[in-house]
Amino acid sequence: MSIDRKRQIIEAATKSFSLFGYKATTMEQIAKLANVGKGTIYTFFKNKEDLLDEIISALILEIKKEAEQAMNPDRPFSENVHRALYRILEFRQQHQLTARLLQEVRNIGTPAVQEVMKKLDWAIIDYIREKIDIAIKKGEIRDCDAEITAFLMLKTYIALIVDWEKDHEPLTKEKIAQLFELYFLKGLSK
Amino acid sequence: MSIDRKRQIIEAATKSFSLFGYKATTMEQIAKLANVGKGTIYTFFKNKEDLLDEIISALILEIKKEAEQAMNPDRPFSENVHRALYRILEFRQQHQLTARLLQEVRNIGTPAVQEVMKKLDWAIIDYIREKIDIAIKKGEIRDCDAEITAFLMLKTYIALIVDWEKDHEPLTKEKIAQLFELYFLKGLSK
DNA sequence: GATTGACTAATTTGTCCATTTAGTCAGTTT
DNA sequence: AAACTGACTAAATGGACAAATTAGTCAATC
Repeated sequence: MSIDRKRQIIEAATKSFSLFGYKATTMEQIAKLANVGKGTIYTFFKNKEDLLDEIISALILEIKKEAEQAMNPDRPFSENVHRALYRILEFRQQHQLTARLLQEVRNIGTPAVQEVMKKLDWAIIDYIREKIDIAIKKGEIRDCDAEITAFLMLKTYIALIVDWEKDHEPLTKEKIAQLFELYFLKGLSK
Repeated sequence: MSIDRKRQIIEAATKSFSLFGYKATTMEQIAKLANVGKGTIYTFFKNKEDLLDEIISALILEIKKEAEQAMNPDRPFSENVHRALYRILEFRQQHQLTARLLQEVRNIGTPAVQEVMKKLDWAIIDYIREKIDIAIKKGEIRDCDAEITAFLMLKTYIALIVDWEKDHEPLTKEKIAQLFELYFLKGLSK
């Protein structure tokens, strides 16, 4: 019974955060939506921030699953890392909750949301880092600092997908894959 | 005489913007510092934003000069582009005015300042783009979209110098040069 | 003709007070 | 007694209004 209530609360909170954002969602609203008393929320979660944190932790697992699905063990590292990163960032922008929270960080800068989105970014970096470590072990790519590489790969993708569009025509998925291949794998040297 | 007054105003404004930021600087303050009447400022500049814009335009020239000095025509492209970008970002962070304005964008997000810092970034990208175009013509590097490459190079440097430090030990200048060489020039492929 | 600073309209800041809200806890339900 | 609740409180937020500040103008002055 109590497990179910926790799920009800998480679902209600996710829905409300997705629709109105973190700041504009009140604990009473969540309680009403979840058909529980406000106090009940606090038996499962330390506070509002903790509730958001648990939701994001679950989302991180979901994102990893998405990325895993996008990859194909028969294809080379370069292709898989592109597919994984592209799928992750696509998910991040299309998923209602993350899209809303990204917007909230841009427009209001709610500290709790900023923190949790940073956690999400580092989870992505850590996930890519694992893939890079495997590729290095398998001899698919040069030896390099896997964490910095993963960090730069994410930054590069965000730059190409999000930042470039602010001043230019968006780049196609193929173009991005091609650019990524050129800079990260082949290098500019002749 | 009037040329001199314009210089006085620019110097006063630069000093005040550097010390207090754009928003916290009043036109009256600038006039007092420059020993002119407030109205005189408006004979040289359309408005406060235009005054900041002229200062940044001059700064862009200064930054290009800095970059030019950091480079050595006898050395290869890879080394020069690193030297140029490193010097530019070092300048951007150490120069009183740019450091203050970058802080103002982060903390307050003053629109006029945001705009002008974006202009600065694109001037840097355009400068690097020219260097890349030359390197391509000379056959020093592969053919590639020079603008996107310059854009990604700046993003990469900012990521390594500014963003990485937020969660990790800062990277040394040598390490950054080495990472840049690895990712942009050599590529990860074996 | 160049320069000025008092002036104005508009924005920003400060100060209330009313409302809202996160989190608690005494009491109710199961 | 264990789980649950919603009235309650202290703190934060928001709105309304006045006071202060400021960007930009322009008639008077140099």
